[in-house]
Amino acid sequence: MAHREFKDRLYGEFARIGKAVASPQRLEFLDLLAQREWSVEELANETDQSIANASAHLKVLRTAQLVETRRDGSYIYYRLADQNVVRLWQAIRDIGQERLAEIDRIVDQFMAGRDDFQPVDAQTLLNRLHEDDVLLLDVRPKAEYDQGHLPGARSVPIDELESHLEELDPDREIIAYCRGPYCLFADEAVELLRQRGFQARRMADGLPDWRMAGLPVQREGVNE
Amino acid sequence: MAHREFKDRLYGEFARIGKAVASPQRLEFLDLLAQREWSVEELANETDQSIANASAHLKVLRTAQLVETRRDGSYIYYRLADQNVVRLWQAIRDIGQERLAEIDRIVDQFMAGRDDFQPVDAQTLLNRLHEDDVLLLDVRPKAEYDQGHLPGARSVPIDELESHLEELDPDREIIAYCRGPYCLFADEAVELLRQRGFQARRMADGLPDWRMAGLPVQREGVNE
DNA sequence: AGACTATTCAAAGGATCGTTTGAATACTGG
DNA sequence: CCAGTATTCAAACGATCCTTTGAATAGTCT
Repeated sequence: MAHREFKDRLYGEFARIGKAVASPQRLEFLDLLAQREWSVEELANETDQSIANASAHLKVLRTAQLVETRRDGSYIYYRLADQNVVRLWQAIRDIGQERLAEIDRIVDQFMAGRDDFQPVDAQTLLNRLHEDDVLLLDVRPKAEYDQGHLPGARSVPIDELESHLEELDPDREIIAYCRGPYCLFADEAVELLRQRGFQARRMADGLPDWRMAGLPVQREGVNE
Repeated sequence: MAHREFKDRLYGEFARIGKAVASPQRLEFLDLLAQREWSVEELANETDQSIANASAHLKVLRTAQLVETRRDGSYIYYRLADQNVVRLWQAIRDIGQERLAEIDRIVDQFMAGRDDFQPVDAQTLLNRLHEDDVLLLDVRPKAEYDQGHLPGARSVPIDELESHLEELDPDREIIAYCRGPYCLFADEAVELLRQRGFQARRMADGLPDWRMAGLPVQREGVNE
């Protein structure tokens, strides 16, 4: 085969990106980084690993150019380098969801009764946003809401949901969303809300998917 | 962090897909499998590796459910399991192209003068297909053409191009395409054609990208 | 059924990766 | 300039991955 050196070097470079997504820890980072920027320490805490180890994984992601950094005060914040990285993570997620039976089993075990939550897809939801009968709840931590959220969504982090129940209009259907299709916050929110007599469902995906679909994202009152 | 077991198992599963794309050899396989189905032996020959080794890599791809097999006679043919696998490969390719400086360098070295070939993108080409002033040349091996090609394209494998030059209309602009943006066949075709006085350019991407864009693909005279 | 052959398996080596530990670095903020 | 701290580095270990080799398997075809 001619041009072998060209191909070896070329595919070798692309494989650096493949290697970057070849670890559970790094994929979890990407999922989190799709929500907002995080410091090394925050990521280490959120994912239960040592700071040195988190730093090593981040280095791999940075070498493959999937993430970028900026310094603010004494913290270094990591963010995705590109919306294409979300595309990459979505492609992996979609293949896994569609083809890996083991993922079904895990979801059945830990997101029991998920189908009862009648997940709403983004497009359907967009159409209903103009009607005024639906209340959108962003149940992610506040820091993620602040970096961008669905238009008109209200931030009620899952931990604070119980103490804000009386502020919610019981006549409007509530749709909760969080980080993505495998984020448990929305499931927990729907479960709690239904127990207390609300009509509630979850959105199928999360904010990054909404954004990738080209739908409008709100941030500090300004539309993107 | 609660739900750690859920996340570990879930991201662990997704990482199997990541691991599958973490090797240059397997990425090259995916690029080839996006063109047509191949037997183990064909893939091993095309990529200059031993059959046992190719078989081992294919096993990884199959375990991650990126490829499927069928038997025909005494050969086992591997094919992509899903169009989503092309999406995955495209996402990796796009990130690499946009962000890895080393890839630029490799392309400059081995695809010298590429920009002179004035690559045409798919959408532009689609519009010109209806006019009759352009001749589309599929310079991939015949077997790949047979599994699907651009509407109206003529198959002239790069090895046979020289001996078919006199059959080509010198008054029509020729657009050559092959496997993808990093496939050298189209570059070689354009170079040869221009030397012989033809007006020639290459298409920027390959057939799989054309198909993924939702554009029509022809196969054995039937449109897809 | 038996010869043939494409593919897979098993074992073994060398290389690479993941994690931990403790120290070094680099920047901040006063 | 100095103290403090978030982050990175270096070394070392075990685990995993890649490749080769030779044998085993599982089908086909006569």
